[in-house]
This record gives sequence, C-alpha cells and structure tokens, in this order.
Amino acid sequence: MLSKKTRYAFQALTYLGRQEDRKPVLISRIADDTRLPRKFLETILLDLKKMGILNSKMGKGGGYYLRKEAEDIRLAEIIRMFNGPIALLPCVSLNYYEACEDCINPDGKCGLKTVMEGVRDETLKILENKSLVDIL
Amino acid sequence: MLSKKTRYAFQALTYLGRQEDRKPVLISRIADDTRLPRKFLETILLDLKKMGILNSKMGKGGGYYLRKEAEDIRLAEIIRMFNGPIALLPCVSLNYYEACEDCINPDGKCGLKTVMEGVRDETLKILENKSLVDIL
DNA sequence: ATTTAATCTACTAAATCTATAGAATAAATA
DNA sequence: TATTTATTCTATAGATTTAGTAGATTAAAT
Repeated sequence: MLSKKTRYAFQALTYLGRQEDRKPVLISRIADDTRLPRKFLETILLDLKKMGILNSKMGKGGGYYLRKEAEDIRLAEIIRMFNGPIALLPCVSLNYYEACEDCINPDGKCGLKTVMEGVRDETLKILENKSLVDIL
Repeated sequence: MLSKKTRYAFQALTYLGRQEDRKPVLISRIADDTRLPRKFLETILLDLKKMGILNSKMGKGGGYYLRKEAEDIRLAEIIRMFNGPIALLPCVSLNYYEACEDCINPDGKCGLKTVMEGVRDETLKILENKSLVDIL
C-alpha cells in the first residue's frame, strides 16, 4: 500500500498540474483546496522541489509551481521517492538493490526471486510509462 | 516491500515443501535449518496452521507439516495474510477495499485509480497463479 | 506420571509514519 | 531600509507497525 505521504504527493501534484498557468500557488492555498495537513504538505512540496519536479518562489507572490512538464513526471519516480522501493524484495529492486544473504534457494536460482522479478517488470512497465498527465 | 515476517513465512514453507515425506518437523528444527528466530517463527507457523496451510502435532514426534498440496498454496494468499493488501491503494483492493473519501479526481473517474487497477491486475495475474511449487 | 513439544498470553524495543511548532531566510515593495 | 509575505530549516512528538522475547499452559506419547 502507498503511504499517506505518497498519496498526498499525488494530490498536490495533480492540483498543480490542473492549474491553467504556472504562476506560483501558495502552500496554504494548496492545503486548503486539497484539504491536506498544511505543515505535512510543506515537507512534501520541499521534497518535490529537491527532486526537480516543482519549483518555488519566496516572498510576496511566491508559492509552488510545476517545473517539469506533466508528461515528464513519471509515477514510478514519485512512488520511489515517497514510498520507497517498488519491487517486493530487495534482491529484485533496481534502485534499492540488496543481496539477500539467506535466499530461499541458496544455489543461484531462487524461485521466489524469479517470480518477484516478473511482478517488478509488469509493475514498472506501467508505472514508468504513466505520468502526471495520465492522472489529471 | 515484503515484511520480514512474510519472507520468513516463505522460507518456512519452502523448507517444509522440500521435505520428502510429510512427517512432522520440530519448530526448533525448522528454525535451526532456516536460521529464523525461533519464537518469531512459532507465531508464523501458527498463523499458517490457522490458514489451513499447515497442520501440526503436539507432544513427542510432533511438529509442523504441509496440509495443503504445494500447488494449491498460492503466493498471493501468503502475501495477503502476512503483508496485507497487494493493491497499492485501498480503493483498488479486492480483499481490503475501502472507498477513498478524497479521491484525486472526485467526479467518478480517478486517473490514479485507473492506473493502480492496472498494476493490481498484472500483479495478481502472477501471484494468484504462482504457488509454492514454483518457488521450491 | 513423565517427557516432549506445540499453543497461548502478554509483553518490549525499535523503527517508521504522520504530523506540528517555531525560528531562519529570501524576496518584494513601500 | 524597514516591513510584509511566504518559503525553508531544525527539531520534535505521538501513534502505529514491525520484529522479537519470556514464560505459563495444554495436548500427546510412552
């Protein structure tokens, strides 16, 4: 299951993605309209900025706005950042790989690993190809 | 990611699945051979018994053994029991469904939901059809 | 009756998730 | 340059989940 933080990130992104122009939107405006906890949202927006997905402006007239094109914001990227690995096992993760010391089948070919590689491939086939535009 | 408990369950199951006969195997034997924490393993085995997957015998000559055929033990079933929902969103889960009060797209068609339904379908297509025999 | 081994009850420690408070910094403008 | 606005940073706290342990109880075999 995706964490609340991840789902909040999607809500904030779709909110910003639906904006007509790219003028900065106040954090508190986003929080009010999406009904997300404001302070929690702050940290999420900041993370999204550090990822290069959003940009911000301080001071009067400031706020957050999309930096990347909506079609270039992959769902997989968001999930990895806020939810962690997409794969179900560390030994099968592309971005968070860790060897399993105690693999179920110690001698090279682990059946569980093979199955989980399949799940990962099918999942990524979707999440790497779907972007923010697909959920607006 | 699958929890340790889930992975332990798979390890215990494959261990029992590889046994030649179905004579009961001591908890401590399983723990020693798989190098799983014994007390933690106890609760896992008990859960598997309550699910009808294992059976046990008390007293001398006792222990745990497979009750179901290995090909009838679906990976999806194990993951649901020990890890929770397989779907990434509650509103998309077949077994743990919950309506989302604040769907990203309030008016019926939620884009995120649609994508996550796709992920769920592809994942289940694998996990519902793979069984313990596939990971032995 | 004794031994063996699963089962049950009840914890505890650590990590993660969700969220908030308040000070510091940057930008605009009067 | 002082003031206002609004993001950014630091720090923390409560709740929940995860991982694991201790010890008493029950059931079966001999």
